[in-house]
Amino acid sequence: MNTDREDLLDDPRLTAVGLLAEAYTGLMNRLAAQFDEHRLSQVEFEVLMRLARSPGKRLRMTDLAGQTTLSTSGVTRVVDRMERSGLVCREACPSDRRSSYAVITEAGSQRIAEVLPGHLELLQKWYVGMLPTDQLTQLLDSLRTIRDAVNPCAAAGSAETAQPA
Amino acid sequence: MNTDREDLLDDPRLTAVGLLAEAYTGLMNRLAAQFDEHRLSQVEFEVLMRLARSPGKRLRMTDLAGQTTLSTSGVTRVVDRMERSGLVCREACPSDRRSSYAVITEAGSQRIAEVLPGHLELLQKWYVGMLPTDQLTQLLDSLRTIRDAVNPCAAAGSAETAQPA
DNA sequence: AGCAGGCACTTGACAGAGCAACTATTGCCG
DNA sequence: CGGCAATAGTTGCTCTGTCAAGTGCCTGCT
Repeated sequence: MNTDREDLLDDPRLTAVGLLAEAYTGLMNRLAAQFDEHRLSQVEFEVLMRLARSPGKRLRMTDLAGQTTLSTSGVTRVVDRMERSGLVCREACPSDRRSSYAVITEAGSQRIAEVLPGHLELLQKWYVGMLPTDQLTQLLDSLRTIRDAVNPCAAAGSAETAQPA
Repeated sequence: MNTDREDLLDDPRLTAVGLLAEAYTGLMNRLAAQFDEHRLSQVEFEVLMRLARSPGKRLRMTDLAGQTTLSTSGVTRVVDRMERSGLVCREACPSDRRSSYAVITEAGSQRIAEVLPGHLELLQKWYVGMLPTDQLTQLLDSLRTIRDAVNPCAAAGSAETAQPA
């Protein structure tokens, strides 16, 4: 009598989203171990990366929030912590006294330089290296399609724009 | 003089992982709105799904932890909350008095039945429906490859095994 | 049998993140 | 110019989840 319900539970779309979730979270778990070694959290790593790639090695708090998965108050707190550990510092925005910049410090840049080589190796080993080149290209294409639909903001501004060289 | 560092920051592998992250988190954000409407969190939804799909509509706490992103203490707390709201209940394991089962209740099953149709629509709209069939197949293939490498446990036992019907 | 070690689960203390409320600026509109 | 809505950031409260320690139960070894 429950066949309707049962059928829904076996929908292939659920398998599809499960696969995406497991691949993503599984990969993140692999990466986490290395972050731990370097006393960085995933969020901190992302903050450092975003800052390092931005002009002037700085970003307004709000923009940083927009580029990460954090709310603005989340950014306030991460930057608090990272400022305490010397990886970033705040700087006043000369043109708008409400705003402030988060700026990556020399220590922050060094920390990234320490972590990145191992990080890239892990990505190679558990992600991009798992697939032949053309299949990887295809995968990234598909992901980009989904990303653009689901998160249109990310398409503008970020490294993505620099991509079609 | 910093060219070494700069080069690392532009590595295409970083773009690749960024794409995966943005696609995944973006999709999850789209789904979150619907969960809210039904007073369910993402984790609660996953717990209900796992239980609903398991034989006897039940799972030992530890197994539930293994199938989700939660630690065992995390599972204890989610099940606490869900038991309070009547979606699941605990049952003693007859063969091992250390273990207990989380069992989905009728209310829990109903809740899932309410949420699933809309959930599947959203998946259609923002994920599987974005890609032509063969490209989707290819995507799932690639994701499965990565998932199997990165999270070998998930390959056994779960819905994945039931897949090749 | 009896105990040593391991396992399943729970609990206490704590960290990270979000929302909503608050402060300080800014800039628009009369 | 004066006031008011909107914006940038921070802070208080709360929720969720982890880790480490604790409890009770099981199992293998002697």
